[in-house]
Amino acid sequence: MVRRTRFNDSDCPVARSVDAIGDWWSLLIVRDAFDGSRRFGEFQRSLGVAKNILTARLRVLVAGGILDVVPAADGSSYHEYVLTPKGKDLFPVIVALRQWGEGHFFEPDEPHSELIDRRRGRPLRALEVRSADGRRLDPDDTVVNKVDQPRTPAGTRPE
Amino acid sequence: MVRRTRFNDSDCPVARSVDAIGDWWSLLIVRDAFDGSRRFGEFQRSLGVAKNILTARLRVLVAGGILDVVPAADGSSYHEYVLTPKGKDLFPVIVALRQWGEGHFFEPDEPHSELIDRRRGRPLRALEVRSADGRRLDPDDTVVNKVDQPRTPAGTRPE
DNA sequence: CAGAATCCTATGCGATACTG
DNA sequence: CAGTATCGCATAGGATTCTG
Repeated sequence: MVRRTRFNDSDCPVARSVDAIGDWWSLLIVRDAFDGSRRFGEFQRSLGVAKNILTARLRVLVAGGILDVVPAADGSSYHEYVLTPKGKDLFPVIVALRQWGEGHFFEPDEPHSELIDRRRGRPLRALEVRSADGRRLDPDDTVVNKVDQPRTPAGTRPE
Repeated sequence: MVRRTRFNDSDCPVARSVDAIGDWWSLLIVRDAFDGSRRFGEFQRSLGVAKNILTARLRVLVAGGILDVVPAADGSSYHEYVLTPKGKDLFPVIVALRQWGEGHFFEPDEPHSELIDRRRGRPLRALEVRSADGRRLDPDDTVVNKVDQPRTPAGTRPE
């Protein structure tokens, strides 16, 4: 009955995001879109995914407002797929995944595709989680307010 | 032959990250770990996932060095699952997904679980992608160097 | 409570062939 | 080249039962 594992109804934004993206293919399609891919064939060759899967994923991404379909720039009768503003807002997600991967799955000298600052040609700064007033935050410096407990009653959990 | 869709051999850090995480359940387990869950039952109730799936995912996360198994703090004979440093490095990924979800899948007044700065009790600052020298970067301000083209030959692609 | 062990079904996804 | 249409298998993952 459930089309796939669905998290949509959760009150957690992470769950809804995950649900909206759909699957890993979709995320890699978005990555490719950030990397400049626009055409069906570009995605297909880059990902090596079956064409029917790609078709389905593109459709879902478009329906989800992450990609937009525009007429091909070369005048052909085909489409191009471009990121919507909502899609572009996934930039930090992709960058975060990229940096995590760079840090943990490549040898120091192992070559890998690299996201660079176009202007200076240099790699990006590592993402930093910060408080509203600008302090760097580690995971332990944060807490999650569940929705059923709108605020911590005063004094955190009786640890 | 392929156990699941695998992206492991890619030279793209995003693909390797995605592959290492495994699936959405795993990511939500990590989210819960950041939120303070440690016990099997906590994850299970929070996620509503089948126990065999949870068992399998926990195992993979431990094998992948994202979670660690430690003896239960309450002296029982069970385990607790805690984030390794590598797991904690996923913090920006979770935060990025959270913020994307907050921005696009909730009405302005719709309640949702919220990650807050423990010290001030306030929501976090939005993640910002920055260059090495600190400039804010939009997607269009960046380029990806594929590994087969170690550097852009001088003058970007003939656009 | 924390798992392990089975069983079963829906479906993700790859492969291939067809169309315009 | 950019899809659409079919087929088929592997498996993710849900439900249930059993154990220390």
